Amino acid sequence: MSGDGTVGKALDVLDLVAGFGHPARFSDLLAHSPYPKATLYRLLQTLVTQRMLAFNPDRSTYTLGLRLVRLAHAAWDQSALAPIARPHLDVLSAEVGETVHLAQMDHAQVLYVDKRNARDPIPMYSQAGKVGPAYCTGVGKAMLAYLPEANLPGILSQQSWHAFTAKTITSATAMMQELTLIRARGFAFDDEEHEPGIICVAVPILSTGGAVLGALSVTSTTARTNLGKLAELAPRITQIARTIGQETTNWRFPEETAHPNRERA
Amino acid sequence: MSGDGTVGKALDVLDLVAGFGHPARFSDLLAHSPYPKATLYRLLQTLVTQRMLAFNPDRSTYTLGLRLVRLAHAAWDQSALAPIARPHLDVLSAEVGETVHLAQMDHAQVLYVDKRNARDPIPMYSQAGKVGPAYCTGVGKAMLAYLPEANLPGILSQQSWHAFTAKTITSATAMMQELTLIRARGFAFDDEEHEPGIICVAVPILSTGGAVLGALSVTSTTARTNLGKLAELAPRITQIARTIGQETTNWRFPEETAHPNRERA
DNA sequence: AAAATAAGTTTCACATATTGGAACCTGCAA
DNA sequence: TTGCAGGTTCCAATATGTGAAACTTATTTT
Repeated sequence: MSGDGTVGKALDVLDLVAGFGHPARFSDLLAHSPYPKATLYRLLQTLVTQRMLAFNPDRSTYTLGLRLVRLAHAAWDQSALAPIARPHLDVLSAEVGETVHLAQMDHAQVLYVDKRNARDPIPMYSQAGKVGPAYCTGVGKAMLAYLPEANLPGILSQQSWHAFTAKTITSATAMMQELTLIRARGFAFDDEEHEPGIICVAVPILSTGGAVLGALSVTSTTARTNLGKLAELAPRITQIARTIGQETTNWRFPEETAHPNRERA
Repeated sequence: MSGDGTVGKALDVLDLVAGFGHPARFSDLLAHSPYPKATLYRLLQTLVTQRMLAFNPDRSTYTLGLRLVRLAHAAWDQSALAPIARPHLDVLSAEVGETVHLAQMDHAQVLYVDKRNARDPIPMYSQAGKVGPAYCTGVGKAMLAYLPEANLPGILSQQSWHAFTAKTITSATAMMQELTLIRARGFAFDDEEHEPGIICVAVPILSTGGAVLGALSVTSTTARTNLGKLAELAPRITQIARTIGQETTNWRFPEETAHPNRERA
């Protein structure tokens, strides 16, 4: 598959372990891996000594390792968008009192990188970090609409176009029309296209150069509101998204000199 | 070094990029990497195609990739301790109104996996994920005290014993005494051993079998309180830690059958 | 504008790490 | 004892990775 040399294979194994929602045994992994027993065994060993995986000798199971958590912390922290956007998410969340999502494109999918929930703010790890489809979510469509046209065919061809609901857009051509509409309007809706009863408004977050950095959305239910009312929030959301976009663009590393790299033990 | 074949080198490079707090150029990385130009170049390319790193062609810089964020989500989510402990951290945080830390041992260091801050609860990624020394933090000492004796010499020999403050414990022998004291008392203090003015109480989180799962601490400042007052919190913290330990132990995977692995696109 | 320098990329003969079939250990059940 | 499944190790064949050096851009300097 994606196998780019040994590293690619090792990372595949990492994904495999991550895919199980629980500690996995060697034989579980073997059954779901394309690699022969000895090869998988060695890959696992390597990952364990690298502390990307942890091996529990009592139960002889593999789980994801703490080095991953450390790397991930760094990943989130130095992604330009998420840390900058956070205070703005707080503001928006407080103002609208509805679920707020921050997402980025990952491959051809949507990756939720942060989230706010009205009543009790849910710490991000729990809910963010998940991936979702691009073609039937508000944030996905908002980003697609502002992507360079050259990239679109490639990305659209990777969508699964599964009809989650009767309103799901299920073809690239229909999507192209929708995207034109979104560009004209400046924001995107999700009109129960992914889950029945769930609707949202989403706006893209653009760099000052116009590049898509991510998307911001406010989600609610048809029981509580409707698209018309959500649309009224769009100017405010757009304003916040523009601020985030500008701050992120400006946060362009003013040529550090010192090397703040971790010292080796 | 840690170099376990190609995978080890690739992960070293990943750490290197993570070590910079900002997007890094090829030459920056080259200057701080033990690998020759061509080798580093290829490793970077591999990591980029694997989406563990992202390359920005405009500025020709490398940053950590989104695949890492996804993996990290899974890592945190299926680590037995952190998700189970979260609601308890919320409770403790609300009760004591001080900073609360949840930590685990990583190698011979302390990894903070979750955190609560009194005023505005800070979502974990931002502040947690950091590593700290074991020998001069409350959580570190609490865990050391309950580790199997056989593991102790190895771990203690890896401590740097840097005297952050005048009160820092700076030798393995002194630490052994301190650990005996901690076991007798059932909880650990950090008496300004890491940062002046910062004090904390910490208790270990143990499985019902007695294995160290992590540690829980409440941190404050000498300006606001003192060790005596912090000690009064110990019974409550211990109680919560015991609950977390029990729940974590009980949450022992009841032999799943189906394979809930992510489908490949 | 030309020359000099630096930054990034590719090449290729060579060394090494990876491969995976098969043999080999366990522990456990019949 | 035998059988068997999960797990671990071997080792020759070979695919992969290596890195000095050559080569292309960019970016200065003269």
